[in-house]
Amino acid sequence: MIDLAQLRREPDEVKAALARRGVPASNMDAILELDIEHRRLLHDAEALRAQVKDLSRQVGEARRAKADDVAEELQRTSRELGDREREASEASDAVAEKLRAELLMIPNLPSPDAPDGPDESANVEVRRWWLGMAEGAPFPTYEDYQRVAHWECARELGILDLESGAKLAGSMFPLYRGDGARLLRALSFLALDRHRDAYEEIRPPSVALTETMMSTGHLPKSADDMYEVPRDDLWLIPTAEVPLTSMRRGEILDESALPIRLTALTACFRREAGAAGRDTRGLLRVHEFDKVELFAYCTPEQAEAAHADILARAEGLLRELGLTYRVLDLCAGDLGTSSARTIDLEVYSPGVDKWLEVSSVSWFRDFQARRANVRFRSAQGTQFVHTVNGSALAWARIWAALVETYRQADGTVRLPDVLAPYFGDLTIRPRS
RNA sequence: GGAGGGAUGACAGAGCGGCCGAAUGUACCGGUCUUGAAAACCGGCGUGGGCUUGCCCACCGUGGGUUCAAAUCCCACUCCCUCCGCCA
Repeated sequence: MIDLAQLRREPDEVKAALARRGVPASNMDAILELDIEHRRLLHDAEALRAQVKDLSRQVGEARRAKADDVAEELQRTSRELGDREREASEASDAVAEKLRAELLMIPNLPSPDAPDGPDESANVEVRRWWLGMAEGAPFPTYEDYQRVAHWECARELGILDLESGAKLAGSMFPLYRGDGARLLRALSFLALDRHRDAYEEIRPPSVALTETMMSTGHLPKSADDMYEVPRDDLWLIPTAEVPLTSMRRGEILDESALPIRLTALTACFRREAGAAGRDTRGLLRVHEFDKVELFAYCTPEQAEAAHADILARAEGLLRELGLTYRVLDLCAGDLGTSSARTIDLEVYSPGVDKWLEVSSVSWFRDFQARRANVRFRSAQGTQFVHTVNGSALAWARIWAALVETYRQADGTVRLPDVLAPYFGDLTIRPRS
């Protein structure tokens, strides 16, 4: 949620920032009007309330002084005022609710550092990396046997069974078999071990309450993109960001405890509403995938370094896996609702000849913390924390890129050495 | 799923219709004393909102209700503890 006080204080700056992501200034004006209306009504209600309280005090005094007739009279007056107060409060509450609803629909202010642009076409490619680049090797060329889509070569090897997944849960719910399932597990273990030095491992619930989804900004805006369990007021988490951000909901943290850095391996569920038909084959876009998430609560001063650390760790894993990737700085128009700045990592997958998004490293400033009400105490008083997070990494697409990149001429897959401690024999052969 | 007990400030814990935004202790911050520290003593010490910046309003798990007046009474719900049932 954006800061209403900031909108009041510097409306033009806020409008200008939000215009960069296509939010019309009229939305802000509507909010400012509601705010003025709300404060007027609130003031009326509070003045009446103060009178009722004062009269009630006098009733108590009169009763103790045995002046019952005086008390009766005071009660009558107070009862009338009470009725008016109730009306005034209801009017004020109604406006407050409208105001909050409007405010919840407003996305975060983009960071001044985020590039300009209306949509993904304007994202800025910051750099590319490939194996051997530091030693002067050119951008890799790929052999014909690497130009086979993962859904084909994986089926040959018997490590991916999309038909069975579809039978169980519908299309876009993949089922991994044998070494395919083991590879997924190896990747998660590798990542969690790499982050152990600084990030506490969390295994959160895979579902979250509506209230929890609100605090991360996924509701009300992204309701159609999530799976819902209405009977129990639960939603399947689209990312571990949801439980991690809400873990300290409503708390005031000690400044000395920051940054609090957390990592979690969870399944992630996405309905991908409206995405049908677009790059949906194989593992390109699925309803459920495993992901290791990195997350930090920090002070505003720590945020930049925390963001950089998560990005470095995500990139570090890609390099260890020897996968070609590029780094994109998302333009203002392509930022997620809650984000002020996002760096995406995309892996090049030769079999499908596409760049696949495998990580999104975001800085939310205090946008999520304001909704989730996570603060810290400092010398300057109590203030909202900043949150940052990023995937390191999302495995379905990494899995696809690995299988395609490391496919050998004979159809087997020779995995990178870094996986040896987790996978053993690094060659995936057809099951006999 | 059934029965009982509970939820109050950073923590512990009192209050159980009006003088309660809330005793007391601990922790924390400032001061006195001290070479320094500890102890002792003194003072301070929740969060948010409104405006006429001195006051007002809200918050005692959550939501409703009763009342002139609710932390306190009533109802529903959530969570925690104990016991019973069921169950990886």
